[in-house]
Amino acid sequence: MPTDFEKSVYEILKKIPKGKVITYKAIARKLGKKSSYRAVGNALNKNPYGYFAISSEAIGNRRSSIRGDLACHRVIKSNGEVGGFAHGTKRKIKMLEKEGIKIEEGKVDLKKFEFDL
DNA sequence: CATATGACACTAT
DNA sequence: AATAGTGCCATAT
Repeated sequence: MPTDFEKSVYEILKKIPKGKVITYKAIARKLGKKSSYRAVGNALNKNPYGYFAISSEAIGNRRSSIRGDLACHRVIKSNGEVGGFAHGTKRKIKMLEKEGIKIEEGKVDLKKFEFDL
């Protein structure tokens, strides 16, 4: 069972559009808990949705047993590095690139790809 | 209640 | 630029 904190994290994640990313720190800030960025990562790591549940558009895809539309792979570190991923960082990178997000020197240009602010 | 853990962030080297 | 140490916070045990 997801805790309230975890659910609040997932709710914010639903708002991130394809082609954009958000940082763990920004999510924490949006929750009004600017220092909980680390806990945000924990919540995502335990997320009950599969990594393939990348977006609403993926619903219907034969490979996905969609249970939601959380784009967990769109959450990266505040310094632009991709960060971790429960199903492999390599996979996370591929998914991001597939959405048009460029990763150079292992980093994403937040100026260009960060959603909101 | 006390410790340990980790998809992080910052600062100081 | 790269590394190491410190701080943080929700959960698990």
